[in-house]
Amino acid sequence: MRKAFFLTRAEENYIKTIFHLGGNETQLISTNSIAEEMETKPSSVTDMAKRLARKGLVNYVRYQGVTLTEKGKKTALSIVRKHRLWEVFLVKKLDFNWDEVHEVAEQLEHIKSEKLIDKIDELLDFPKYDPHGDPIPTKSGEFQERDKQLLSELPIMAKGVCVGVKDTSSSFLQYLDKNNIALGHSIQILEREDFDDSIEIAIDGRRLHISNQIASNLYVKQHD
Amino acid sequence: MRKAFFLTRAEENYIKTIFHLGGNETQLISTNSIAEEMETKPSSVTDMAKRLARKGLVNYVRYQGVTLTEKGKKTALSIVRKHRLWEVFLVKKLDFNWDEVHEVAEQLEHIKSEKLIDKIDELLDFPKYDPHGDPIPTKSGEFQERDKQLLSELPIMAKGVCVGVKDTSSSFLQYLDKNNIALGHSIQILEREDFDDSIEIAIDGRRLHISNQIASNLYVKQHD
DNA sequence: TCCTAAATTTAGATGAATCTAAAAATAGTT
DNA sequence: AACTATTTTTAGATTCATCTAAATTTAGGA
Ligand SMILES: [Mn+2]
Ligand SMILES: [Mn+2]
Ligand SMILES: [Mn+2]
Ligand SMILES: [Mn+2]
Repeated sequence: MRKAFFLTRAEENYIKTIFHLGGNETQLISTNSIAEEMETKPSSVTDMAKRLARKGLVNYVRYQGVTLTEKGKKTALSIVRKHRLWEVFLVKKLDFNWDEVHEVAEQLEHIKSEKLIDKIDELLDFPKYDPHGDPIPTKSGEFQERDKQLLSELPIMAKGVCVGVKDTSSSFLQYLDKNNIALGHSIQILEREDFDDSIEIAIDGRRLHISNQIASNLYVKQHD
Repeated sequence: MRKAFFLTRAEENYIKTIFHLGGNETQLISTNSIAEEMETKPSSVTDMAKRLARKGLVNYVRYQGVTLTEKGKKTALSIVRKHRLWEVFLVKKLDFNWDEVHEVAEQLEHIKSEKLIDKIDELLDFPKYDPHGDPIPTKSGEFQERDKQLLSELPIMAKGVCVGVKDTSSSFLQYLDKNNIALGHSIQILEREDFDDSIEIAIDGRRLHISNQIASNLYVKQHD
């Protein structure tokens, strides 16, 4: 019998990063891009790429980059699932604000207990999205990106419901809080300023003027 | 300004073990006893003892052993607090049985977020004891052992309420479940067999015969 | 095709956490 | 006081995860 399969915390973090960079597709993810994303050095990434390849989690082509294997994808989805479920737990059950959950979820996602995460899922009534609007993979690994677009790309007078954020930094989320913009709110674009692409929107019966930088970090789903 | 104080998982586990072995008292705890408790080698303990001493968490006397410093005690209490609160959480909120919480709590106790554990405490309504009857230190570090004694040491005909377990192994806890013995139940000793120190008890209106091995792993608080 | 800049890997070092084997210290016993 | 068994420490090795500096490969012009 072969030794029980387990991953270190570092290995899990690499797998997750490769997944977020698109390593679940066909394209190879470069060591440099992984290093940048993880704030580490390319030489460290090379090292880890070899280790992950040896464990059968990535396909590694020297000087080219890596992609996730099927096993790697499954692993990535499981970690993403845990991360997002914990974020929901923190917000719904412990009254954390959506701008303070990420750091803690980064730790909690590495807790090894299938029963634990399934019970958390149940306690939360099997949520489909995390506090930032990102989809939560199911236990069996199904995962579907929501159909959405950036508010900045919505045509004039079109309406959409706010479904997610691209930037999840504290400062951005706090800006949204301060201006009473939250997921689920309906937004209509009233005018667009040619000079700086800032827009005037109607939200909650209020009118609000927001910069392009804000609008290009808010996801909406268009409706009529 | 000095570098932010943080402990690795291994360091936290050593501190906790030294605490459980009585290192909060005056007596020195030997490297051997720590190694045995942690299922590691004495030479590894020596190494760690030096590191912990350098960080000001233990007093280390070569060839003699270690005790916890004030800082070490505070750290130990904080870890024990987290461990026991998580155990309560798993039992009360996620329907874990009391025999399956320890392993998971061993992981959860290392999550670094003061807010998280305070919110869990609040969610549980500030419990005083964990599922095995062990006291939970307060946020400020107050900690008091409950006044209790082993069932095996209770005199004949005396009554006591079951308040804790000494052995927390799955097999022991499952034995108690099977025989419907749980914390809070009242127990009276009816007779004691001289030959093997087994005892006949009354619990819940039932009569039950239990071995000395069982009786010397159950804590009761005597009452009249 | 050749050259060069950028990306990537290799080589060698470090610290944490562990181990084994050997040396040293301690404690109990004649 | 000397011997010996036990405990403890030291020395040296290993694995993981990281780094820096140097070497190598790739890719995009000229
Ligand atoms: Mn997050
Ligand atoms: Mn999120
Ligand atoms: Mn426990
Ligand atoms: Mn316990």
